[in-house]
Amino acid sequence: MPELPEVETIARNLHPALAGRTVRDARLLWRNTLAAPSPAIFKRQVMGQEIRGVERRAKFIHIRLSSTNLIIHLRMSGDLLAVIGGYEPARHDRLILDLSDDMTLVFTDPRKFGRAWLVDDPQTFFTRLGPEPLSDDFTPSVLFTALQEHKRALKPLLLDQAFLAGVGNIYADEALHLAQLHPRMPSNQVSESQAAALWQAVRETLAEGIRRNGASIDWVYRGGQYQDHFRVYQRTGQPCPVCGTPIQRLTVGQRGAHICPACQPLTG
DNA sequence: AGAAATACCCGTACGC
DNA sequence: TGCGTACGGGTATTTC
Repeated sequence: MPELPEVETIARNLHPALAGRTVRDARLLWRNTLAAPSPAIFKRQVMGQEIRGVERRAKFIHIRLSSTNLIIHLRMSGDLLAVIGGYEPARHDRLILDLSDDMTLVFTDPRKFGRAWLVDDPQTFFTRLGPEPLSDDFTPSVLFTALQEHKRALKPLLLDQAFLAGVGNIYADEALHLAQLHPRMPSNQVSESQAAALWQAVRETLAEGIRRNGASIDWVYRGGQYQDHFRVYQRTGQPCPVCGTPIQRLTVGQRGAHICPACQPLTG
């Protein structure tokens, strides 16, 4: 599932494979994948462009071309493949870029949730996003202040990309358990020390996800191992790794949430 | 205005 | 066995 750790890993791995190559052809195989211009405009705008670099912002993969920017969001089931030496399109392929020196970049996505954009100005595209949780300017006091400015339940707020960029459902559950906070706790009731614990937990959880090359759920597997180390996510009924109490599944903000009822009581 | 609900997708796992 | 249905992921859009 494409939360920040997998996107981080994919962008990191793609950069050396793609940087310096030129786009020879662009095939859009499912119209809705491209959220911005028409397929014809898209093809015209990327043909002949050189890939200058592959970067990440929030959960978006940013492919910097010589005079435009291809931005890709994998959503849940999307994947990016860099294939050497000829490629035959497969069932779920959505976008294929034929590159120089026999390299093919494939955006494949069984559930058709993934999206791609072609934008002139990545800064403008990314303006609505909140801070990067792993950056130096995201501090405990920044988080505490931001939490005070809302009175939403903690978990939907963590998932709001305008509040904090890059945390998805798995990492929200894992971080809240690590910080011993209830997903329904109103954000403005979080104390300064609890905010510091949450800050630490979000960063630790994402760092572990990156270290383990991301998490996979359902049948979608991209090589990551973090799914073997979940504390609460999709572990309903299994013992809490801290205290042994059975993990419970709740619905918070229309989403599944997994908690230890002993470690994460809802107080006040 | 801010927050909550809904729409978008489909492979899988269930119940009957 | 086959059919119908619920589920889940993240975000843009709509509604409250």
